[in-house]
Amino acid sequence: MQKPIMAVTGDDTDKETELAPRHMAAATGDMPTYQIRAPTTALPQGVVMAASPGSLHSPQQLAEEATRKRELRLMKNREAAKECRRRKKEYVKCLESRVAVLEVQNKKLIEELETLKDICSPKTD
DNA sequence: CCATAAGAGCGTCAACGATT
DNA sequence: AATCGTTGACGCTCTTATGG
Repeated sequence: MQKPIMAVTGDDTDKETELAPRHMAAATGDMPTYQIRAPTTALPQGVVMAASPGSLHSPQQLAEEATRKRELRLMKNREAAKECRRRKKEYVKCLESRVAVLEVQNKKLIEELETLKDICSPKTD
């Protein structure tokens, strides 16, 4: 199959949401899913719904219907893949910022511990 | 410059779980 | 059982960084 040549369109849109991967959750055990329902699944412009299957008869019509179904499915999957990748990037970003916060927190706790040790340790001279 | 390695994004396929 | 949405994997193109 010939792959279409496509233009790269750096169209990253940033939205802040809390998310975790659905399948990855199995690996990590305790993370919530990052799956979020898209509010609508509106079809892009130019997509026309087919006539009801009952009205198709000839092999020609059946072939056209099959082609149309395949193209529709490819188009939907294309959009789904984009959305999936967007969510995954968002999820990774969330994790990274959480790591940053926890590292700061950890550092503070270590410092506090050292301070308390100094206070509590018996003086030797 | 030019070659090329690395990284990012994309489209497609396949597999899976959920829904009808 | 059929259909649908989601996502990992793969192969591809394009961009960017880097060494000669």
